[in-house]
Amino acid sequence: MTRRFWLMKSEPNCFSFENLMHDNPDHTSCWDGVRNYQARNLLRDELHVGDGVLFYHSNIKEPAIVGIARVVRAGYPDHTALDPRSDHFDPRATDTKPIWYMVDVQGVVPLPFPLTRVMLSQHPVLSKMDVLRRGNRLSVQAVAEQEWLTVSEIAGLNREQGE
DNA sequence: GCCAACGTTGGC
DNA sequence: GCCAACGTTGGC
Repeated sequence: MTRRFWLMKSEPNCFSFENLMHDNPDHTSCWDGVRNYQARNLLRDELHVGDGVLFYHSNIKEPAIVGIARVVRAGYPDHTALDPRSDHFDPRATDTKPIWYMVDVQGVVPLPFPLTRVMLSQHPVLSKMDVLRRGNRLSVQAVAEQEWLTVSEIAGLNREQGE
């Protein structure tokens, strides 16, 4: 299986890259609460251990890619859908038909500076990224290898961090 | 199956 | 705060 690359959006007021790096053992957290079928399908079927993740902060003054992460556990049922006390509870979900899935993500390294939407949109390669498309609300989206490499380069990541 | 109404996302 | 874009719901 070739390695693939993804961008995952999060509202930093809710869960930031800093939260991932500092509030979790081994910088690793489950990515729960996704309640969109298209994103669910990606989480369940397409994200694999070792895939690269661009961590994007949305819904703030300067939305930006702020860090690098990786998938450390492939899709498995999102148990928060079964928990009536959870904000993400879904009464339709059951043990045998969980409906919703999540992955585990591990923070690798913050970017040396936030790669803002403005910077992305001004870049010859990155201006084509899905995340810039007007009206795109998908919280998990594919990133082209060339885009990944370009971000790595801009961020000055070494080989180990980029991998 | 159509589609209007509604709620949410998220940039600006 | 505004509002466009989108996904979901539910009446018919």
